[in-house]
Amino acid sequence: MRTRGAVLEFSILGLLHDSPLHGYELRKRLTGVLGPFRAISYGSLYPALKELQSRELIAEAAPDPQPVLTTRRARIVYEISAQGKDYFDQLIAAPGPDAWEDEPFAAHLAFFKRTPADVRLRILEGRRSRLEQRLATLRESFTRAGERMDAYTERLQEHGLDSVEREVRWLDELIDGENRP
Amino acid sequence: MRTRGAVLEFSILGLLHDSPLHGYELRKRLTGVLGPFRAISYGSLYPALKELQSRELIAEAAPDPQPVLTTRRARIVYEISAQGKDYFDQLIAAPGPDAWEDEPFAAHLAFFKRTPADVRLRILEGRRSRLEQRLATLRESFTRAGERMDAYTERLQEHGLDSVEREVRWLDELIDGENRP
DNA sequence: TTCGTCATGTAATGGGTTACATGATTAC
DNA sequence: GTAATCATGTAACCCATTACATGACGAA
Repeated sequence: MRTRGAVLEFSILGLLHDSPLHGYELRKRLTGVLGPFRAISYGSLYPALKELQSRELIAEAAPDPQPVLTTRRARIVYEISAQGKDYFDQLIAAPGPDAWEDEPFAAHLAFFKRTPADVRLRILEGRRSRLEQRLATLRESFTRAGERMDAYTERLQEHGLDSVEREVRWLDELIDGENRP
Repeated sequence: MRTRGAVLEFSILGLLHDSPLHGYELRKRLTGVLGPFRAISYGSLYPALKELQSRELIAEAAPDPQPVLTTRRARIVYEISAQGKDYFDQLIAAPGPDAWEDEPFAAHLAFFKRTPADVRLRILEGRRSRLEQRLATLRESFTRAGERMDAYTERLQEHGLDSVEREVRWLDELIDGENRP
């Protein structure tokens, strides 16, 4: 039980880096980071928080001294620790080899403002070549299986190709923006 | 251990409905059905075949009487059974409530040629309203969190919105094609 | 008084991947 | 002879979800 959801951990640390939060609120913010279609469940979130705490990367914040006059159920507010900050800065500066995949990429992008400029560019270009690779695969399967492909499958593949091409163009704009600020 | 990967099963049955195949070849075709980014692993495929066999929805085909002159390692060719065909026809005619999700939708589309016209339309329109729902969520999160969104996140959300809008238009074309053949 | 939302948590389950094991055949 | 591809399979693990349990508060 070494690593528990690398992307999830990364995102939690990134959000707590900004401000202390309790689980319920954290979940809403995570939805913003990971995209609205990949809302994390509490069954994932709370255990993840427990584990980060046990590794002393986050800690329970001191309970509010003057309770905001009947807060609902006792909330557990977590804040990032010094080690946690170090660890996050380390992660953000040295993206893993999977940083080009869909979800890790989205998570990295969410914290781009705090990412060193050179790393930003490396991530964007890594993502770009990942997409080029997909395009190659798609185009190949297009020509290879072109004979026995029915009309519906063909439309689907066309649309897939189109989407990836558009993402490449979108990336190019971002890369362009990095190169001349 | 009742159901083992509904989408995977559905796709296997659909492919074997066309012609008997062995696992290795099946995997390649599955990549075509589920999309090139979601290649199934053998660790999923072979157990799934075993289970379909145990439920007598597929069966090992009789070994080639005149072996094609040194076929490689003994291949196990599976063919769909009568029950298997019935089951598949049932699945294809009564799509589940998750048929609008990304992967089930792709799988259904792959076998659209053999899907009754009214069911085709229902699936396409179900998918469409699923996407509209996503658009609503996206637009809402756009306006709600608009203040504290940095430039990078904003670009990402814009691109996401754009992609979904394009898929809706693509679907509209398909629906249009269904309505006047 | 009942419903919606806030709030935290656990156990069971699901649906896959990775790594490993095995081995034949073809192309260089 | 050695690398790539064909071919099948298992065990260990991973990362998440669902369903459940618990409970308080505000609004209709």
